[in-house]
Amino acid sequence: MKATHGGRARYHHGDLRNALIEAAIELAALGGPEKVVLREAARTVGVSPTAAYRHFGGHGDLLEAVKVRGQQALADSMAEAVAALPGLDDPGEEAERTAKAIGRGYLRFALDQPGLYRTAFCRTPLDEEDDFNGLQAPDRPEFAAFVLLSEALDALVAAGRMRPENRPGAEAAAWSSVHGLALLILDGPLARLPGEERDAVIEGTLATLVAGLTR
Amino acid sequence: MKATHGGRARYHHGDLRNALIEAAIELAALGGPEKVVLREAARTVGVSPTAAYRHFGGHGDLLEAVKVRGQQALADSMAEAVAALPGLDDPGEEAERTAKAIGRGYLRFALDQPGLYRTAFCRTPLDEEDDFNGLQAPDRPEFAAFVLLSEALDALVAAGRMRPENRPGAEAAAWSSVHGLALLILDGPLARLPGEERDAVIEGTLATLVAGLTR
DNA sequence: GATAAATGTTGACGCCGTTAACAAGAGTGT
DNA sequence: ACACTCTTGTTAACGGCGTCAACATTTATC
Repeated sequence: MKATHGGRARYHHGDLRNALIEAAIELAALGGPEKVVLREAARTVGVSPTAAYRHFGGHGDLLEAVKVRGQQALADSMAEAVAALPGLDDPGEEAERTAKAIGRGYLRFALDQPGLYRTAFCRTPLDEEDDFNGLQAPDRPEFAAFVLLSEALDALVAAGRMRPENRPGAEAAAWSSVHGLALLILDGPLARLPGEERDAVIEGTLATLVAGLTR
Repeated sequence: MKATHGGRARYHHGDLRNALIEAAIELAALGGPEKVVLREAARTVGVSPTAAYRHFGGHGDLLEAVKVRGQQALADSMAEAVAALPGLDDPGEEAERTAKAIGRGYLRFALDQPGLYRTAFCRTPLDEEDDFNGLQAPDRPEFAAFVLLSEALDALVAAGRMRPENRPGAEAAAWSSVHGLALLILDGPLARLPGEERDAVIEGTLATLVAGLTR
């Protein structure tokens, strides 16, 4: 007799798994991955801690679920930034602006939702498992971000702005730049930059990156 | 009567603070910041958990100390990579190679000592304090890395390889690239790259970065 | 409607960080 | 040499965490 729905209390929650994930997401959004505590999520939902074990292997699984959601939200932010872009006549110019827009969408999410962003890239027990059994993690849709980025880089090549021989590994270079910048701003030595300078640094980094890609 | 020194047991340890830090560093090296647990460090040293509170405000302080050591070790790795470089006649070429060497030294440390590297950039209670009182963290020698990088970039300008108007913010762009790459390889989507491809990605990213800086 | 499966609950365990109260050495002045 | 004090250890205890085992309740199935 804990959760209520339509005014009626009920023993079975009905959608406890998602409710716990929602609660955990809220925690992650507020304080990052280390604030995702199973008991607190259960408390929020109004359920006993052990109830979570009917839906998750344990704390690690719950965190993993939040992580995936964070990755999805990140990809959404990037897609949104691209979608908001006007079409251009010059395909080269359009490809470059698209690439930068992706970077901005990425950074916007990281800075707007630092807790979720950190969680999206946090180390998870699952990661280490994969290390041991040598598996790939191929079918994760969570890194849709990666696909978006790849397309943008392909467009750069197609538009003749990027030399095909520089194409391999370009995702890594691009992602590294924005990811590193985001973390340096969130947790690192760039943490206490005034907003104005911060924007300048972001634009500068994106400019350097695109210049390097289109070398 | 716990610690012994020269075969003689003694009540007072003599250098407990450092001993705890050493133990904590070992933990961090093995499993990253979340493995730094005060009680375990005390256990290793052979002392009661609460003894640590004579030397640290608490767990956060201990972690902070490990973090600083990690940052110093990182800077050392970079400096070492630079020192190992042969002098060249062409100052432009030398400046570029120095920049890349710094990047390689950075990445080498990150990949050789993932636990310490993560700890060097982990979020610490101290960070949030700073957020609140708006203080800068100016006099930290830990980011000697930053100084090294700045000098390398200045050299690029001095040698005429980098346009002065691109100099501001260049540290951010450079650091972001290598930092992001390190984390993507350690925890992110580049985690399970075969060693060979990994090296290629690293070289490619450094090439893109330098190309962007010397645009 | 009985029986099984799914989904909750309570209680307990060990580990963590942390605090309070106490004890043992080390240092110092007479 | 001795008493006093400060420093640096100790034990005992608290609450919070993740987790497991055992039990209870609701829902699904024949």
